[in-house]
Amino acid sequence: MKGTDTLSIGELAERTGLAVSAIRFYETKGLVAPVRTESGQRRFMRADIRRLSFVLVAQEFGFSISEIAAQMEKLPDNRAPTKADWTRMSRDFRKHLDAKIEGLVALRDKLDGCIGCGCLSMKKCQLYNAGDAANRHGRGPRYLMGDRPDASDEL
Amino acid sequence: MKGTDTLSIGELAERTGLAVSAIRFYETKGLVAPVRTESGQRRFMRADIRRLSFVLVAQEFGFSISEIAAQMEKLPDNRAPTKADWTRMSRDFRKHLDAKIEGLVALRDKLDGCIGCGCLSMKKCQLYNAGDAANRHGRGPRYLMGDRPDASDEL
DNA sequence: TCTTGACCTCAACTTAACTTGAGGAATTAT
DNA sequence: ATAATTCCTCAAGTTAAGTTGAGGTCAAGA
Repeated sequence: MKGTDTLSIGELAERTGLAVSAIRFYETKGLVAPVRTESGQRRFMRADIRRLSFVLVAQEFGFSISEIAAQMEKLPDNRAPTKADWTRMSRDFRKHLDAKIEGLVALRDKLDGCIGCGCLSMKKCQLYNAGDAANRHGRGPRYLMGDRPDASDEL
Repeated sequence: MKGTDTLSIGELAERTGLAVSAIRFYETKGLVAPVRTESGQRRFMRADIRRLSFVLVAQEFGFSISEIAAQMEKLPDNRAPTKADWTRMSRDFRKHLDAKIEGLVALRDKLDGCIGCGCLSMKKCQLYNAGDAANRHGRGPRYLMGDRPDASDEL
């Protein structure tokens, strides 16, 4: 459908750089919710380009799809998000980014001060204590210290 | 073997907070290389606590196991790493950390300036252009734009 | 009109990073 | 000495995030 205000999945793929299969997959995860034509083809809003761009950026930051989905629930479902919608949502998201970045910077600095320190008493080594269960989330050994799959805490 | 200078896998697990199974798995990936007793049990050096702590921290930064393995190859294999070994290696690693952090900060700032901008012309939206194939590595759609599995570039 | 390219669904495969379990041997504790 | 732990290997299961392919429908250009 060239020249319409809606996009076919192929057009959306081209605009975002995503594979068509990835977009379908994202739909199953609730990241986009296209309408269907009579014949069952997906029609996307132009705003979905932005939604998917956001997904890509958030992934770059290491957020999982379910975390991103949780974040995006703050955008309206039925109408195209307005500038105000995006602003409110991104203000909230920015907190998570800041926290993530701060965590990484702190970790880098600990690494800096500690990794070359040669201390063999691991008791008080900052690096040794940096990888606490509290910090660790999203990567590393999955079922660590009672951190079981059902511990559902989105973001 | 309590009171020896080597550690059993269980002791190492306790010291690092890792599951025993995870340590065995890491061995298959070359992250640790324990020796064996006559009867076949693994014996770890105390320095392996540090190696594994490093692994945990690096994972926290979003590095994959093979990337970490590549990085750790700069440590000596047979003797326990000295302070100098760790320093040299971590100096090198720090470059990657800095790059990663800078990338995230830049992305956050773009997000900041862009996500609420309301521009519908995606052509020149910074956010839209931020998720380029160049930036994207490690997460997101895997086989994107010729970024095929055989493109072996460690770290 | 007809055919070629875009779409559709659904099931199965892939990779990373581990975990779980079965079946058995070696240590440690009582 | 015997029971309870810990350890071993190897195969198979798990989750996330997609990809691939088969079999079939729909639409847009020559």
